[in-house]
Amino acid sequence: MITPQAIATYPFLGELSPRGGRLAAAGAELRSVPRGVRLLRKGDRIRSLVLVLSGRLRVFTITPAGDEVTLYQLGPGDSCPLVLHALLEEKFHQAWVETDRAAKLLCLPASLVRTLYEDERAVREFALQVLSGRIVALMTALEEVSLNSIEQRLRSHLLRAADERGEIETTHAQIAVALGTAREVVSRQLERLRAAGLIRTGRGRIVVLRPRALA
Amino acid sequence: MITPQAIATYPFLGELSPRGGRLAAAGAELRSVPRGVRLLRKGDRIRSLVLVLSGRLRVFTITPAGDEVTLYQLGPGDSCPLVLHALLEEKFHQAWVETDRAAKLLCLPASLVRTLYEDERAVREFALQVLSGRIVALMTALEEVSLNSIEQRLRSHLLRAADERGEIETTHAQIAVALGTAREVVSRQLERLRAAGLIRTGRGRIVVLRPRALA
DNA sequence: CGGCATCGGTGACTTTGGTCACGCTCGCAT
DNA sequence: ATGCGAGCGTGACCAAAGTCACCGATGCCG
Repeated sequence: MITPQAIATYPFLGELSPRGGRLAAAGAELRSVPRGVRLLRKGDRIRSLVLVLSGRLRVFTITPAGDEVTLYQLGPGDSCPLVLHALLEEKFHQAWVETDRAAKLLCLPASLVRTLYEDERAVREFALQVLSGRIVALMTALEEVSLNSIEQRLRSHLLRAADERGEIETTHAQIAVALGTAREVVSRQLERLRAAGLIRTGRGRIVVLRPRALA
Repeated sequence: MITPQAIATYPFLGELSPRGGRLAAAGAELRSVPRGVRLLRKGDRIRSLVLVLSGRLRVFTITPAGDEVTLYQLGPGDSCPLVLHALLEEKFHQAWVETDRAAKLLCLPASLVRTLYEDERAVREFALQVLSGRIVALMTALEEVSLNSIEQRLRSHLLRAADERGEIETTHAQIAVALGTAREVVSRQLERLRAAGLIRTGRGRIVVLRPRALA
């Protein structure tokens, strides 16, 4: 089912031909997923294209040694370029994906996406924009990792992770994993930010008080 | 002029419609560029799509502080996804590009590329593959930077930079810039690799002796 | 209420890699 | 030959951040 909400988030769904629209409506599946669920593993064969209607996904890799690197996050309107890559080239998926917050997802089966990609200009446009847009995000991440100190990276992580009210439900350990560092380091840095009055901390909870100053 | 060499390197050039082929042949320009030339700067408006026939380009960003980060390299058959992004979305270019070795380039003017992109299926396919393929490369780079020690990054840099005979014409300082570190660090690491018998060093020159062991 | 797991704070130490300050040597031009 | 600049080698030092060990606080659940 293609809801108005879905079209609002992914305009290309509304630009399909009548036939394409019917196909999409018939094949699409709406899923509600709680937080912390692992949706894809490295090496999985992609079975459907995931569109994010609400919530957020985190895309990351895990090394042989068990360290994680967050590659990027996907919010409403985004789509995973890796999934597209895997779908269109029929390769295996190269990273892990899990829900960062509870999320509503619209899943389009792989075969359907391939058909639509061939026939529908709007889908091709969408694919192109997903891919080229994500490249910019990846570059930014690369720049950030290789140039910035842990403190700066933590700051931008907090800003990204905060909801509208500046609140974040997470533990120090989770942040450490996302940044690829150790919990103690995160704790110490948070303590410094707290002392500077930029955030408030609590068990499993951080509140960003002065987002501008944090940036 | 579209040479057979160009078609061999970029098959899509041979798959154009007769009309598209004529347009491309009329608009394409062949350039030979020596090593170390800066082709694009951040913020430039893209004037043409660059296809690499031989040699290699390096794509990187520079921070306000003057540090560089190498994003990726482009060899024959590759094309710059950022350029494509900028071209198709009519944005500004987000990174610097310079020749890593002397290179032969085929340049297609921006307006031509946009026309071909609309009309030619082969060009759309090419664009998609450039973008999705490069995403994988960027992810690998991100993983490498955030997980590996300088020594490991240096090792893979040497492997990538070496020609068929394992030779590299570069200075320690250049490597340092490419890896975003200091010359002294590179010198020390190279000394260790040399002591281990993996490479031979000379003024402005490094020879990879045992590529397998280096990896 | 008591037990227990999760979460977070802290001090001490190590490692990595960046910085500073030299000084040497090779190749080239005058 | 002399001088000079680019490239390289090296030791001493410093700062950031990862590691280890440990403990206290919190909250949940039987």
